[in-house]
Order: sequence, then C-alpha cells, then structure tokens
Amino acid sequence: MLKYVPSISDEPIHQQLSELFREKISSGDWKEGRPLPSEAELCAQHGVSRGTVRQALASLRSEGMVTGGRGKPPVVARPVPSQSFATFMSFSEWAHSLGREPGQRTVEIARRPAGEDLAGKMGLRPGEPVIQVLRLRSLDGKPTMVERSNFIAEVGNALFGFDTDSGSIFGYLTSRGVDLTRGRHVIDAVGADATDAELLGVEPGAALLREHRLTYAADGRILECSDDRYLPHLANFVIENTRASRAALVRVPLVA
Amino acid sequence: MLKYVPSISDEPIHQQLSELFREKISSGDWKEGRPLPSEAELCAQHGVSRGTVRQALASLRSEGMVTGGRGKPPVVARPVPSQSFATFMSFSEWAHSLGREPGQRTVEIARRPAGEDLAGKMGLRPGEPVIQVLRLRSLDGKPTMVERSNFIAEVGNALFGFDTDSGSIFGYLTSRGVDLTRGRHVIDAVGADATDAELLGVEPGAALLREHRLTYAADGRILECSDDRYLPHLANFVIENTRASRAALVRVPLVA
DNA sequence: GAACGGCACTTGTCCAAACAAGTTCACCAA
DNA sequence: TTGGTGAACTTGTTTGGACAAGTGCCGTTC
Repeated sequence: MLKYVPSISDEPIHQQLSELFREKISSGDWKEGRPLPSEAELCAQHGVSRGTVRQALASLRSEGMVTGGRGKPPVVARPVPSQSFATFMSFSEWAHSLGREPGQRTVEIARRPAGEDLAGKMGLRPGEPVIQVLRLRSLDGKPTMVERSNFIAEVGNALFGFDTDSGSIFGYLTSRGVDLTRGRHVIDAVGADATDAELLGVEPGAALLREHRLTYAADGRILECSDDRYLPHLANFVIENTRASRAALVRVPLVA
Repeated sequence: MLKYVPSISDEPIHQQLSELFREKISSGDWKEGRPLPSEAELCAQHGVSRGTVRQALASLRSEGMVTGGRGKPPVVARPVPSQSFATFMSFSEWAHSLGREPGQRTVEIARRPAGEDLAGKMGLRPGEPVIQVLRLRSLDGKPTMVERSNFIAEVGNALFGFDTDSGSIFGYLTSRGVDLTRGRHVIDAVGADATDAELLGVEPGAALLREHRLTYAADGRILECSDDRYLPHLANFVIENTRASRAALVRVPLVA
C-alpha cells in the first residue's frame, strides 16, 4: 500500500515498479524459489496495464533475478548479485549499502604532471597536470584498501576545496554536477609495495587484489584513473553466469 | 536481404531480429558511434510492428551494445565486452575464441574423500568421495594458470575414461550430456604455494589472481568446485559499468 | 551574423486487445 | 485407483494506437 499515491516521483512507472519489485525480493518479502504474483494480479494491484508490468519484470529478468516460462509463474531465482553504478563506483556508497561504516585517511593529495604511463592511460599529453589522491580506506575501522586516484585537472581542482578525509569523493563530485557515467574495471592481483604494506599492515610482496578503474564522462572523456588495492581476505568480487545470459565480465589475456 | 524469407526458424521474431542486429554490429555493418536506422525504418525493412523492433533493441540495450535517448537516434556503443557461458566457463573455449592455442598438462587426477572444508562448499557430507584434477594450463605453450577442480563422484567418474591431457573437460562433460547451467565465480588474490610456484615458475608467495568457481546443474546441485590461479601479468578480468545498467559483478566484504 | 521560435521527426511510455503455447487441476471414465 | 480429457489460467508474442518529451533543422527576426 505504500507508494500507491499517484507517485510524487516523475520516474516512469515501469521503472518505479521494477525498483519496488527489487526491494520486495531483497527484503525477503518475495522469497527465493517462490513464485511471485501473476501478471494479472500485479496489474490490478498497481492499476497499470500488463505491458507496463512486463516491462518492469523484463528489467529483473535481464539481471537474472527472475526466471519463468510460458505457463509457469515467474519465480524468484536468487537474490542476485548486482550493484548499481553508485554502489560499485564508490567505496562509501558500497559500505553504506552493507550497513558498514566506511572510513578514510588521506595520506597525500597533490598536483603533478602526468608521467608517460599515466598520460597514455588517460589520453593526456605527458606533462599535463593531474591531481593525485592517496587514501587508506577502512570498513568499520579496519584498514581494507589503498586507493590511488588520478583526476584530470578540471575535475581534480575542485577537490582542493573538499576535505578528502570527510567522505566520498564520488559523492562530492556528483553533487557538484560532474557527470560520471561509465566505468571500466580491470581486476588483477599485485604484490604489496612498501606503501601498501605499511598502510595495510602486511608484509611487502603480500598478494593484494587490485581494481584498476577508468571513469568516463558522458562525452567519452576520461575523468579519473584509479588503482585500488584490497586485502584479499577482506573483500573480493563475485559474478554469476548462466547458460541463458551473457556475462558482462570478461577474462582477457595480456600479451600477444 | 538475407533471412527475409518468412523465417524457417520457429524462434520468436524479436529474438531473430536481435541476433541479426548483433551480427550487423559485430560484422561492422553498423559501425561504432554511428546511429543505426530509426525504429520506423527497421519496422518497414522487416515488416514487423514497432513493439517487436523495440523488444529486439531492448535486448541489445541491456547488454550495453546500443545507447540512445528520447529524440536521439540509437547509436552503436562500443563492442561491449561480454562473453558467452561456454567461453567464460572453459579455458579451452576461451583460448580458441581468441585465436590462441590452449594447452594442459595433468599433474594429478585422484578420487578422495572430501575434506570438511570442501564438503561444506559443495554441499556434501564430509567423507563423500570427490574427483580431484590438478592441471597446468597454458596459452600458446606459455604456462598461465594452475587449475584445481573437484567434481562430485557422479560427474567425475566419467573423467577416468577421458584423457585430461587432451583438452577441455567442460567440452567433454557437455558432450556427455552433463547439464552445466550456472556458474558462480569469486575473484580474489592469493600468494603462490609451493605447487603453484613450481608449476608457474614463480617465487613462492608471489601474487596470483584466483578465480574460485562453483558450477551448478539446472536443478541447483553443485557439480564442480574449482580453484584457478592465473599469473596476473598474463590474464585478468574486465568489466564495464554504466549509470544506466546495473553490473552483474559485485564487490563483497568477507567478515562480519 | 546571431538569437529565437516553430515544425518535423524520433524515441520513450502506456494502454488495449488478440492469439499461441504451456501448466495446473478438477472431473470423469475405465 | 488410475488414467486421460478438457477447461481455466498463466505467460509469451505481436499488433496497433495514442500521447509525451526530446532533438535537429529551417526560416524568421533582431
């Protein structure tokens, strides 16, 4: 009965519905393996046509949260691992979505000319200035990840007016109207260097899980390039894969 | 003009269309960044209604191959990284899809009672037998990955009649009618143990990229549990992420 | 030349209807 | 009791129509 008022939100109905359904599943209101209400019932409950309900369900289906076939009622597949853009891009958002407390200690923030390597990755000319931020991130006070971010000057300059110890850079930039729209994440493993080792409290050379990220604006420009190194016993990445749906994740080889 | 005959296939039209569109993109007929024909044109070309065309496009959209907005014509996004089930589940399939030559050397194949740890992961009673296979996998002759697979007895027994040095276990099992339908992959980092170090030719403790996999049958039973360790400079994992589409990949915390 | 307004076109959203194809279940007959 | 038949219901597919909202372009006006 909640959110049955003609919806203050101006989002399209099918989107509101799919969010509602997602909640019902993750809250356990609709249990895994159990069939969910028939399309006709959902139509009646929300006062919309069948097309709209199907549009909402299609969204869940494409994520694998719901399966079903002709004649058979749709059933909740599994509480699917899937994360929104913000949750996946921002350590703080991620922590909050888990009910954990994110923490950060800024080790360094600096403006430097980009080295050849970095410039190549970010599509800059060598020597163009970038803003580098080095932070130690924690979950519930426990050191978890070393974050090395490089921002292009236009974006990074705004950071000097921001207390990087206070929270999410992603959130701050978004609130300032920076339009981060796409991320490309490369996941591999790396041995801890001296800095990593000291910050995370491990031996130099210890295996760390690295997420190398490029963040793009809507127009395709690269805004950020980061190198996050996780303690592998504190966080890792999970993906599910079925014969029916292609996985967005890809395993790539590195040398020709 | 190909496949314009009323379609011998009994697949639904929207599915045929989305396959056709996928081909047009991967063949370069529709080029990256270029707008594709308007919905009205596509309707006329294929003699179907707009709803059907939109249904076909929605499929590409959900994979990120196509973007677009109100008023704007839909444009071909980047050739999206996405892999079929077989390519992601099988090292051999993966290598072939890249035009590389997969190799394997079987170090050990054995039947053992499952330890408490493994039994828990696979949903077996401790002591139930599992078939363990330890192989060194290579790309174009270069050692790349150490593969430790554990199969439940029912599936694994078939392997004693298979030359595990000859190629893909996944392919062999599929051809025997074993219905692998779902995989759950956990990605983290781990230091090389003595075996890894010797096989891959690195120092013990060197950082390796680990893919821990559970493979499920259609009925939900766990058929296989594997631990694959890659040289991080030879292979890694990539995922893309946009504000519009949720990522199937998830970053998970490990301790409460 | 630059700014503005309006028109044609395109996609997004929503509805209504009809049929096909599969599932479930009650009922009846052997 | 068992087996089969069929009706009722469910989801999948496809069509058609209508309106809203955004883009791009052309021509007018300043």
